[in-house]
Amino acid sequence: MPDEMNSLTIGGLAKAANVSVETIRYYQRRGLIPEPQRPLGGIRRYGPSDIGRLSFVKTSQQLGFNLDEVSDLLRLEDGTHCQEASTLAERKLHDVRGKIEKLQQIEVLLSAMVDRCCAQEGNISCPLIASLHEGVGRKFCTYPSQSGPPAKPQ
Amino acid sequence: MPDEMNSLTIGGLAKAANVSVETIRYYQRRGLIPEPQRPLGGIRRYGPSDIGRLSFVKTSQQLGFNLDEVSDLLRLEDGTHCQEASTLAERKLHDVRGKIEKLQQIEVLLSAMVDRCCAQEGNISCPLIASLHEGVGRKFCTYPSQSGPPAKPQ
DNA sequence: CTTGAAGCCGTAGTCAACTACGGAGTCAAG
DNA sequence: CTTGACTCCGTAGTTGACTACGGCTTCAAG
Repeated sequence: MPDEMNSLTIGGLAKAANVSVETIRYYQRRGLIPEPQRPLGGIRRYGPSDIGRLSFVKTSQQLGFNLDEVSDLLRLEDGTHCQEASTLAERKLHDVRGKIEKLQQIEVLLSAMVDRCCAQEGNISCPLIASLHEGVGRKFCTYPSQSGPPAKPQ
Repeated sequence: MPDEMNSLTIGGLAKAANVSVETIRYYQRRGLIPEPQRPLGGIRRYGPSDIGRLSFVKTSQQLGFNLDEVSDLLRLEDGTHCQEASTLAERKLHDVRGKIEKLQQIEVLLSAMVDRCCAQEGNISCPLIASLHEGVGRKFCTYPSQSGPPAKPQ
């Protein structure tokens, strides 16, 4: 399996990975995917591993990691420091579990609201709106269980 | 309950609702909260209902609605549009459940990697790195099980 | 009556993650 | 050898949700 492996131009890679050419270039600039050296001032060629890398990035993103965090995940790939790698992974795991927890609380609230809304069809005042008004904010404020005051978001 | 009801300046309202003054002004510009007419070219006064409105906005945001969607919700506030409100909430609920699912899948992967990493401490080659190299990217690709083409996000 | 904090206002800047643009260079087909 | 699609590159624009700035006015305390 010689050169056939790296047969894609950037456009082909873009199609294969279902992203835009500009996105690929942007990721290269950010160091998220490697820039293959181009032969004789010519055009770069990409292979299946690049598709894999791109979809790794995209999937990680869909899972709520920002590109800096994806960088971290990808830096695990250098393989030199097992200790650091697992530390990073553990931190991510912690983040992920925190996100799941929050989302599950949101899920409970949302589904309760939807249920109540559907329960009384012909009614005039909507209980979903009511809960957005009254309770939910307070309940949410109790989330940051580790820190002190809610510390206005971003 | 006459004027005492509307006794807050914008700064007081900001503190009461735990947002910044600039955020309130921004919301006013976007029509998310009403601008009280100011007496004699003077200073605007706000009341408890404004605090309520602000926390409505903030809560909705935390539930994953963007400001346009919050606008929608606010327009449904009169309570007569229970149907539409719950449709909106249901869509969000669906989103949230999707996110939870994906995060749980990555949680499994990450924790598996961390476990294997810790299992063999003194080793030279890191199994966590190994799994990142080999399988994960491909596994990740199988995630979008419900929809068709991943349809590049935003 | 002065002073200084707070309000008012419009405009501009920030941040993340792209997306678009324009002017080059390259390459395979005809 | 031309043509037209594609690539390369840097820079600038976009979107969402703010945040900051600067110059002005208002108002309550001293």
